[in-house]
Amino acid sequence: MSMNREDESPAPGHGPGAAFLLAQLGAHTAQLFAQRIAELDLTPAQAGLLRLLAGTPGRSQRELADVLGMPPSRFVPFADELEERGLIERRRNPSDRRLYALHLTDKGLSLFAELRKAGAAHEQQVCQALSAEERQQLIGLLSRVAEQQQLTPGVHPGYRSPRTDRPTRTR
Amino acid sequence: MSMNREDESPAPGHGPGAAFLLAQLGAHTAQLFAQRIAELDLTPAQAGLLRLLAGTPGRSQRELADVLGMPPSRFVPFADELEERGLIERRRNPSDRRLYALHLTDKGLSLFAELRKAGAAHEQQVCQALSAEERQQLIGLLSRVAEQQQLTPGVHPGYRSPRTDRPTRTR
DNA sequence: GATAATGATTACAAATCGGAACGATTGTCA
DNA sequence: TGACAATCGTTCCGATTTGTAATCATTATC
Repeated sequence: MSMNREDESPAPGHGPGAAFLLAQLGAHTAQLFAQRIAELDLTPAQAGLLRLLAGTPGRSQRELADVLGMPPSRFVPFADELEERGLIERRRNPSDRRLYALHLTDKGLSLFAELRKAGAAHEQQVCQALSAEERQQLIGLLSRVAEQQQLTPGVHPGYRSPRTDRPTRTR
Repeated sequence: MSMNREDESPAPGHGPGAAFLLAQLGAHTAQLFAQRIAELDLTPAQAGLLRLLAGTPGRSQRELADVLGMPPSRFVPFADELEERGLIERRRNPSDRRLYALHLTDKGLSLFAELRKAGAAHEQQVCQALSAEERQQLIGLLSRVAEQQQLTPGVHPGYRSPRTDRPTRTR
């Protein structure tokens, strides 16, 4: 199914409910982030993989595809592009030659550093309206909701497919 | 199912930033809502249209497609299905016979009532972790962020990257 | 009254999706 | 040991979804 645009309805009160605001702001936030990292020639999905590898290197493709929520058949070309760009590396696992161990290259690591800067700027852009304490307050509330909803920290279920623009093999 | 993917990076601190939490919870919230209204045989986009028509009847297709963020060419079959199901109605505009005026049928209106119930239950499901005051507090913070970000109340941008963020890949 | 502009629609090509099949490797178990 | 099942990465493929462009009718412009 394709999840798209409009969402929930207002709460019993008059204004929009928290659920709607969350969906609305979530989409907006993701969109801003996508635009920002487009300057680094990265899609949110690609950024996610870099971040995963920066945190836990050496994971298998199957594992990563699982976390990212994409079928292995789609993960392959997805990783291919990043490998061609010299950002990640496929290393054979000596103990089990079936699986690859994915790692960031030096180039990938330095791009990840850029990514963190972009993330910090993004955070600030989104939270402009709030003071430092209010931002912490918001983070606290959101964290509790996220925990109660059993969301894995650092991973989120997908929005819609980004512009995974393939090198467009026109011949 | 839809696609999953990582997003933004953590804030300067250690835990996740507000931006990431917003994106994560936004996606999760939208997903829950989609599941819930699937029982009514509705997608989020369809629910959005019903809600738009309930609030402001008689809008033209072009206008609605614009708000929903889809090209007119996709809006046509989209509206077709809802019309075939007897939920909406295309009425000719006497003053300008180029455009249609879309309205909810009685059946559409009663389904919209169900939709509101689902929305209320959804709100409660999402906010389980919070007390009544905390929920209000959260709504207050989110509303301020939404306003500062100039988000149109009651409408949220689709989960799709805008045309302008295309990562101008080498050809 | 000719021409441009607009709304709804159709046509169409390109991109994307995920499932199924495949070879290579490893685990199981008798 | 030897058969057989399971797993990982990959390719293949059809089905779906996407947006752009052309089309038709109507209305605005001047």
